[in-house]
Amino acid sequence: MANRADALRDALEEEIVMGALRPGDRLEEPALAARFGVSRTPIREALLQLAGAGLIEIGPRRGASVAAIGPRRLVEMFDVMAELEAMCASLAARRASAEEIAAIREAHAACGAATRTSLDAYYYENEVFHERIRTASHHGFLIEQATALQKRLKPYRRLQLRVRGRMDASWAEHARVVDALAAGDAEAAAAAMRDHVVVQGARFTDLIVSMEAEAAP
Amino acid sequence: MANRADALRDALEEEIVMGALRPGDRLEEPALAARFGVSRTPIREALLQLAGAGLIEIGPRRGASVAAIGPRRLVEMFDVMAELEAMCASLAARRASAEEIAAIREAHAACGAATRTSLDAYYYENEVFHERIRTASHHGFLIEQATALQKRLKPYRRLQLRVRGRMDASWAEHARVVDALAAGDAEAAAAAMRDHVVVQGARFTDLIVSMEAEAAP
DNA sequence: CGGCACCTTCGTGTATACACCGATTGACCT
DNA sequence: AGGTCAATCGGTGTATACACGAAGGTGCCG
Repeated sequence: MANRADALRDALEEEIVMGALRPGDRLEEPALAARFGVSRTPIREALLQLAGAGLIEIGPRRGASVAAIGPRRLVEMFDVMAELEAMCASLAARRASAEEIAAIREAHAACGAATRTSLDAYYYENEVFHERIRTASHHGFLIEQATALQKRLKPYRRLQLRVRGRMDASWAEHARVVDALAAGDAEAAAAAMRDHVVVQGARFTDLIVSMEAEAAP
Repeated sequence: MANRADALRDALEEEIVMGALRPGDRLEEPALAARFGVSRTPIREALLQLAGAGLIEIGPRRGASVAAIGPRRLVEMFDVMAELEAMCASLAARRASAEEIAAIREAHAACGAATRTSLDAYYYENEVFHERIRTASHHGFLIEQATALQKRLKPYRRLQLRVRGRMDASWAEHARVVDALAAGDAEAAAAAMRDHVVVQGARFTDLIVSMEAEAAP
């Protein structure tokens, strides 16, 4: 739609997703307008779009602030994400072409290499891995929904990886998904992906601790 | 957020969902502003929110129009809806209280009565039935997502019921869901709900025909 | 008579101005 | 001195004004 409003939306989205703007931060229209050198109007439109995507929250007469997600809600969001990604995996197991399987294998290998590099490297390669599986589902609407939800969860996924050993565990879980996809086993692929994404058991506690550690300073 | 913009959003949403505004209809800001007796500003905000919810589409320099969903995309949306509702049913099978099960049974009975009344009556009672199952899932975020998607599909669900015999078939499918819920069988509940919502086989063709019949005049 | 070009008009995109509401701060009263 | 009330200020919500671009209609030319 609007040229400027769209650009602003993308810019703000980037800042939120990448963590430059942290959950709870207030977004005041005059300040943003001055910062980007535009009037308040396109700022407001950008904010409304971000609110529609769930990245920020707008209260009546209280302005906008980056969506702050409580622990319970966060776990619920990962629940739904797990189901959507499981659906992607299930479809991909049946629909993926040989090239797509190869691309997924490649991304998996890159993840493996990244486990010996840095957390940030793994974070990035992990994104690629998941995205390729989603693409291989050949399900346009599902891809849209999963991608949208993934954006909202992006800041928190990085958090999850900080737990010691989580990166290696994550890579091992990926391996199970890859095997199931290669075997064309939709059920197994879905189950492996669901288990990989969902936050339960010990990982629930880990997440809570990470969130509190993040919120402290 | 905005008092007026919010009210306008609800009003327009109502008109879209209820079919007063049909897919493809253009929404011109000056016309809407005149009709509601407000300026263009809150109209624009309402439109942006509706676009965020996926109910309308906004093109660059082309204004807004009610989202026109093609057959393929529509089927995909029902696919995802089926998965979300299946998840609701699965959770409800494990979490629903005795009162909630009773409420679902009651809604099911109301649906049965409505099959002998009218299509519109069944349509309404069907909504109640599904909503109560969603509520019984006790999963806030899932409920939100499912409800949002259901709004987008509302106009087309009514379409589906027009197929001869679909109403009775739908009620029979509901019965399977209710039985599984009452038995606390999460797997069976999910499967029954998924089969109920998804559009496949003969129902795919039925939907296409209904859409073409609707688009003709 | 038909096609093309130009002009007019309408609609969107952005900026600016104004009104209302809430919050915060200072002063006054107890 | 502490609490409360009021006033001011900052920020959102709405309206209006203006500019750009697109689409459609009309007139002219082939």
